[in-house]
Amino acid sequence: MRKSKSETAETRQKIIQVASELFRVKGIAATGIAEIMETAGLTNGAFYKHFESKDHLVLEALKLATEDVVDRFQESRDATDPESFIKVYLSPEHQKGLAWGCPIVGIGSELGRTDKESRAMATEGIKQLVSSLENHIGKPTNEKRKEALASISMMIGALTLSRIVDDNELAKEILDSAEKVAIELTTKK
Amino acid sequence: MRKSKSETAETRQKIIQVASELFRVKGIAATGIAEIMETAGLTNGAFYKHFESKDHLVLEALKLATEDVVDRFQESRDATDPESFIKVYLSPEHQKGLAWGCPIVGIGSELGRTDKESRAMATEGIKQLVSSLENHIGKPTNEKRKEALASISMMIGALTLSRIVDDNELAKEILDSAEKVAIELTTKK
DNA sequence: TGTACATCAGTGAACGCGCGTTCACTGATGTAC
DNA sequence: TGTACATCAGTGAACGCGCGTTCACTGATGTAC
Repeated sequence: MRKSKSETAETRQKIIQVASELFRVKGIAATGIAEIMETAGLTNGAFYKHFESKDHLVLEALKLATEDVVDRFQESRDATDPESFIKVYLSPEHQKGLAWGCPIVGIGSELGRTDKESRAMATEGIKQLVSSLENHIGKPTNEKRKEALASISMMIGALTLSRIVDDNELAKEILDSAEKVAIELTTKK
Repeated sequence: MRKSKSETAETRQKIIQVASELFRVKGIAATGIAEIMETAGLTNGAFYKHFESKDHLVLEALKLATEDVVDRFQESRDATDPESFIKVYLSPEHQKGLAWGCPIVGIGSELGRTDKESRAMATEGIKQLVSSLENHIGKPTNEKRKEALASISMMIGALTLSRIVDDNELAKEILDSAEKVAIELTTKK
């Protein structure tokens, strides 16, 4: 049942893709290898032909998820202000879109407990987001960074809260408030 | 080996206390009943003399953790502005204080996946924090709520990020930026 | 280009382990007289 | 107040289960001649 090299590479990517979604939806600890492999259309034994351990997959899945989010941000790079990114990040679609959404929110508190490499990966993603947003703020340089950091904190916190709260009216209010303040913070002269 | 009523009540509280700390430090899924009971100085079998299931304990532990945080906030109720609470929430002590800290940050992404009662509990805690902060903002009423929601989102996001990031310099920058902006947002005329 | 053999992706059962939960048992506490 | 019995908090072993991981095996792919 050996597969061709390209098929093997595709399978590996498929596993990473499936894992990155399941981890974001269910959490890392709550997602088993067997479930990942079944969702990818394989049996559990094949897993170790592609990865050394679950931790190694976690790193790859996190890498993919981070790229997802950074790419999504880069799409709005042409805009003269970061308004469009803020709106997409704080949209009702992102509130519901656990599978494709920001891993810092989906995996959130588990991230601080992953191994060194995974945390380094997450840190790198955060730094990219910050400097990317920083470059879009049209203000004196010494204020830019503080406002970029505060805005990103607010966006991540608001999305986290909107997913916890069981009152959808409140969830909307949280997202709207964060959107308003984040836009003011990053676009005003 | 039967214990007196007061001893039984104490034991129950001890289990809840231990669980609320372990859940915040290690996460809910990653904390086992046996570990909780051992930390509380008991063997695992006694657990079900106090709680119907792990889920029931999760609810009680969350309730205690929420009260912790709300109480901590109430302490600064006498202040004319919410500056002191913001500073405590975004302090390096809270960054490191997983065990006694805000459960929304410690348990964060797991909270959205707990049962109905636990989410209702978390929602109630969030609402209390918001309205408490709201009442401290000295501004026209129609702006208060938005700014309270945005500030709390920012504080939660900043603390979450500061715990993920493996670069302590960056962690400090995030906390400082959020502190500055949150104070401006809630205290300026 | 065709044949013979080595490689290895995938299968599916099994491994040890720790999980949440149950259970028979113990013995001090609480209750009834 | 003292005695006899029921209650039940706590013990520690065991339950079934699903976890991450390993393994013997299969058979198509890749490689060497």
